[in-house]
Amino acid sequence: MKLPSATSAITIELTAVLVALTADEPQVLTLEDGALLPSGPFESDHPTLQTGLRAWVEQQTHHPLGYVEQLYTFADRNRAAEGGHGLDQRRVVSISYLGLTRERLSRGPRDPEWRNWYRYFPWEDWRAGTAPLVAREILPRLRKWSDASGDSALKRDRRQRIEINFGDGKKQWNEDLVLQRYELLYEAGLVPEAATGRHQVDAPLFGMMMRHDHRRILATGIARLRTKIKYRPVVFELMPEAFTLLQLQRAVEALAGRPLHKQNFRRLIDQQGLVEETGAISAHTAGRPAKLYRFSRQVVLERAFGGTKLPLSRS
Amino acid sequence: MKLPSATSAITIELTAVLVALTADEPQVLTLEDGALLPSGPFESDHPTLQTGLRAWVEQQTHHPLGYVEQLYTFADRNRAAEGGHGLDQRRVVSISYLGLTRERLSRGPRDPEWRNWYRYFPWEDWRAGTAPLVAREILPRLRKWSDASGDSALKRDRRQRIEINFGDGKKQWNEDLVLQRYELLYEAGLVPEAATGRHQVDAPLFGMMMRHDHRRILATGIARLRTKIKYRPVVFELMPEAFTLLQLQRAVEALAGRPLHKQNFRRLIDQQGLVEETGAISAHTAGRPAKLYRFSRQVVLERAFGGTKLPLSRS
DNA sequence: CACCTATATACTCAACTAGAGTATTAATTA
DNA sequence: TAATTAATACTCTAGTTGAGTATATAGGTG
Repeated sequence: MKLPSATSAITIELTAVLVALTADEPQVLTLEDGALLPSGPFESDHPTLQTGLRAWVEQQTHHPLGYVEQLYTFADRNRAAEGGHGLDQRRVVSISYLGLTRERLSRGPRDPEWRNWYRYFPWEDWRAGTAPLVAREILPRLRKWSDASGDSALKRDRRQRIEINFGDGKKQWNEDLVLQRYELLYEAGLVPEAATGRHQVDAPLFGMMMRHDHRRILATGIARLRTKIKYRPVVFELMPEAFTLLQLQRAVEALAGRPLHKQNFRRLIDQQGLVEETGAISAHTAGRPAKLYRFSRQVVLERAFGGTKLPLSRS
Repeated sequence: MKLPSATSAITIELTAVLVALTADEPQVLTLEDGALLPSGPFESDHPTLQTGLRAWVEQQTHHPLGYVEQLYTFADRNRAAEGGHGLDQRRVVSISYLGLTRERLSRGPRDPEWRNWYRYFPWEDWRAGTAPLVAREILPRLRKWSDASGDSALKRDRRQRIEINFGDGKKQWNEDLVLQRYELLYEAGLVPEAATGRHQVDAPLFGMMMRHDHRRILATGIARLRTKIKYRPVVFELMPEAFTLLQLQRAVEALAGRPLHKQNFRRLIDQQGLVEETGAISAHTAGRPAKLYRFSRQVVLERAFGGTKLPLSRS
């Protein structure tokens, strides 16, 4: 180990939000009992940041990386520094990435472990209708928080943010605001920024915590993916080679956290010509067997518009 | 000057795409005769990257920074390194930002200088209808380039990219694809990655060049801004305190590079309740005087949906 | 076998949106 | 006064979106 030079050295850290789908559930790859996202230093012998990230996620998790997209870069003093090295002058610049893959780690329950992302953000899952957590637990506390602010301008501002983010009143729920909702809950004191020890990772009511700011990075990744599926056909990065249209719908629903209208979803899919029949038919457990489809690559390598909008459903 | 230690040191460089509007034209702040964007190192005594950027843009350009948004981070070997220090092992991580401001530098023509961004990307201005440069100069060359590729799969792929990005055939023009178009022109050899000397900055036909990868960063900034105005009311960051609706329309047109339908633009604006009358009326040069409006801040501090979509017009 | 269940698939419908166009009004300037 | 420039008020039509109804096709169960 070498000591950093007298002038404060800068370290680059790469963090990955690695997403896969298993049994219609969105999974994210974690380390150390779900407390960390895979991350590590950028070695300067790599030609680009992405190759650095790939090399290293694969080495650490034995997991091939498919689609990769950059999320955000920050170097805030008070965010990364939490480990307790009070006098350490090293400056950390943290660059985060979103990665999609169809692979699944076939290991024991130990370290690199896939976790359902709704365990970290239980209020984000509206597939079964209004998440009861929001109405019963979150909204009352947020209202108390906004009412407790003395300044009346501040109070109105808080009320407005609550309404926009959590759909107070009869407003819509916007599934894209994952990060804003997390930040609002943090400001309101319902959710801590980071788990400080190994033992504080579980927080049943408002979701699992993570160390450092990894939970915030995860929120950023989910938000990015949810906006992306609306204009780029990225879902296919997460699907197996052949799939039924219902499977595809369940996949989009899992990511968006909302139920979709089945018939309209199908209309949309074939309007856009994103898929083609394989000829085969699904061997199913129950009900009428469905045709199998595959992603028709030549049509959509870099489709400009349209992607996969969301045919929402009220229910 | 200190030599870097034996282990290769990493430098963080911050680059800003600073945008303003003057006389209905989009302007970007440049240095050294338009060859560079303002940029400089991140000093590790700054608490965050943004404060680093602000401090330093203001010190270098005497210009206050308003709205700021991060663009992209990269550390590619072959991109930043162009200066010729062949053996220099310093690794540069470059973080770019988009900044909006209504201020205008009141100086002589010397160094920090606002330039119309369409001087760098002349093919991006479609306000007066189809840009003749595209039909007459660019498309023929791109077609020659795609036809010259031997492989037929490659040929089809190139044709498809040309069609999507530049609207070959009768397809639509998508104003958001600024970066993809620039990259396509670069691949086709119509545009160089960087100006290598002071004298190669001018390239009348396909726009002015910049040194390093600053022109690519500028493209990224324009693209981001063009997508952003569709769902967030960021135009107002660029407007004076009071303005007429036509001025507002011209501003959006300048950014998007397309003509808008006047009546529909107005319909959209007041549907969304983004502005309110000031009571005053414009002192005009010609024609019927228009009411003056201001951005109604309390309504839209963090509006979730809707922003300002673009009521396009064919003509 | 009749019947039930679960899914696939085909259509229809109404409300809303987006792009376009026409007509009218209100000021300034030649 | 006429010409000009721009603001403002409506209407129209095609397409999109969320929703609902109806029918088809499989496996399983009494």
